[in-house]
Amino acid sequence: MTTRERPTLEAVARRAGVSRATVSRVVNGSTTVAATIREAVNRAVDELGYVPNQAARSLVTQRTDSVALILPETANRVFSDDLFFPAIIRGVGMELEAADKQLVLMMTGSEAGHHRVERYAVAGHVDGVVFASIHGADPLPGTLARRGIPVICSGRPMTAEPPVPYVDVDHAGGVAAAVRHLIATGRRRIATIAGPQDMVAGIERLAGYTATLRAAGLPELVVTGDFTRESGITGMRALLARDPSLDAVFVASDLMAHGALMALREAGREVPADVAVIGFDDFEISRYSDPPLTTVRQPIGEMGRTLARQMLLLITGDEIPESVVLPTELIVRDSA
Amino acid sequence: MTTRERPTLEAVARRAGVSRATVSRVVNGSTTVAATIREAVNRAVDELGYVPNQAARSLVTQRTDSVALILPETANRVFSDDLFFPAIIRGVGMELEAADKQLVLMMTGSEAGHHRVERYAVAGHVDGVVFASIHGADPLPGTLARRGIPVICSGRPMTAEPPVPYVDVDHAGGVAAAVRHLIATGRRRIATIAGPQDMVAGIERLAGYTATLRAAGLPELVVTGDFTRESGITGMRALLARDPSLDAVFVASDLMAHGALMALREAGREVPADVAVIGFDDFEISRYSDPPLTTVRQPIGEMGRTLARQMLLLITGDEIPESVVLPTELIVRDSA
DNA sequence: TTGTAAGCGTTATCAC
DNA sequence: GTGATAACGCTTACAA
Repeated sequence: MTTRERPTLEAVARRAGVSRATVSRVVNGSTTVAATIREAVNRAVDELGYVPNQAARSLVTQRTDSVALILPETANRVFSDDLFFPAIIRGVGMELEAADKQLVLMMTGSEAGHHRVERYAVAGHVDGVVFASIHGADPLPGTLARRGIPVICSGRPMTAEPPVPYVDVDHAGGVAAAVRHLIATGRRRIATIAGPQDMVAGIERLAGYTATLRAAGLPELVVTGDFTRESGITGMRALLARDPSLDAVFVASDLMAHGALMALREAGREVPADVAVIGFDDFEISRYSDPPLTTVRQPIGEMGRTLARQMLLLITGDEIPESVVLPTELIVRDSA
Repeated sequence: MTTRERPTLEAVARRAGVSRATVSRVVNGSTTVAATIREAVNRAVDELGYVPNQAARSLVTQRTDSVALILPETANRVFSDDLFFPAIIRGVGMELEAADKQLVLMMTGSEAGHHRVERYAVAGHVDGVVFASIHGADPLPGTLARRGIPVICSGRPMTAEPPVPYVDVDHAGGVAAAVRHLIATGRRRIATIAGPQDMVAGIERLAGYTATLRAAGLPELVVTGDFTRESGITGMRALLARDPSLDAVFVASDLMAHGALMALREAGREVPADVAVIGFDDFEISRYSDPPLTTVRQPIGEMGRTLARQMLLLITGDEIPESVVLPTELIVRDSA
């Protein structure tokens, strides 16, 4: 159980009959090494099972080849029943893996968590920090950026000082497409269950709803949820109480949309005959709801991959645009 | 964007007018430092914004204070629509966080992925490795353990050489409770949709089904799925074709159970009147299926926390039992 | 092309 | 109690 003695560069060098520097060159793929020597070194490496000590390497190179992904643990969305964060993790992870970088996952939320992340990043444990979601006006991204640490956010940060690059999806465009679809299919009393108003995703989806409805001269009807199924249920009940004659509802997340579907059934309304429902996310599960959910697809995996790609550019010192916005798409199924 | 010059121990020492050794003592909470000096050092630390360099520290302490969690990326369960891995991640993450350790997430699957994990661990980048799931007779846990690296597995490994400690749930017990519940409520033609037979979870749940049914002298009817909803749909269709008179089905995962529910509705069978259905997992979503799903709850979050706890013990050199088995519990809702 | 040697920023072992 | 000083294992000028 005790850590077995591990061979060092020195040991490999002795065995191969060369200097440490030469071994280092071979291990790091330098081309300026004679073929015969390279072979001898590689043989010694294999025989000894040598693997470079990462700490020693980092100490001199100032790089760790790993990237932190920060999840706001407080968010209801995290791991409850929501596949947003898992999909982000997967996307970021795959792209980093392709670049041979490691993913360090950190959850924050508490004040203490914030400090841990800051210390961790400043201690040089990672080459950069990716924020999977920003709550309110979180100062952490800015703090780290000011410290000279590469930072990128998923979703436009609500703080501007200093500006931190971000990747986001076209919330407003997707919502507009959804609401226009409802209008085009004859709906006139279109309500919405909005997302939390301390997150850009919640804010922008509501803004898209409001703008499109105003442009069409139709009345607005808004309740707010927190992206959970439970809040979709209560939100839908509230809407029905406020306006029993509503004939459509745009729901700012698929999970809330499923809640809305349940509340509508409970109230004896047919979907889509009496009330049309459109969600936002396009999770796998929405293909299987009853009825299958019409929804705005956002490319979450692609978002994760893009986040990672931008981070890699940042690390290598390349310039990147302050924002990348990915398209959304209306997926029409049976609920609207 | 360039990394700002970071203060070192040396700088703090100069500012506080003491030696590096003393600063190190203060930073590491040694008690053998005079109060006045400690204060002076702490002031200097704050003023300079000093944070210890992790690489330098690891180099000498041989510890990294981080732990790797390995996900088998090939598994259909990972991030598809399944909340098993997210729940494990969350459990492990929270417990490690409480111990001030970091979680490094790695996905494997490909041959290359295996090598990456091995190199990474051997390079001393982490203090230990937690496997979130084992596929078939994966040699990696044993390989790492032989290298002297602390290893623990979620689910009993199918290889025994060398024995690697694990945490698992009582699959057989949970399944037995489920099947006995079906028998007690008058079901006699009880089928099963089993999980993949290259994973211990799949194997043991099937074994539990078989054993209980044999003990009761009832016939067996088995098809195999891969834990996905889609395989639950096709599995249920196959069962119905094989024995149209079946009156119950135990399904080895909630996701497959939802698929089964859909296939049953499609076939015009009422649940539970015509066919009783019991799942395994107790995901949040199963409370909301139609009808709400009777299922065997396995404490996934607790499993993640236990994995982390055992790993922490391993790292500190404590003895741990070769296995910890957590209880499962039958949750009766409306589907059976 | 290869070797020598100087760090990288800590911690830990000694004396004092 | 505090301070020198020697590791820790590697990369990288600079020499040869």
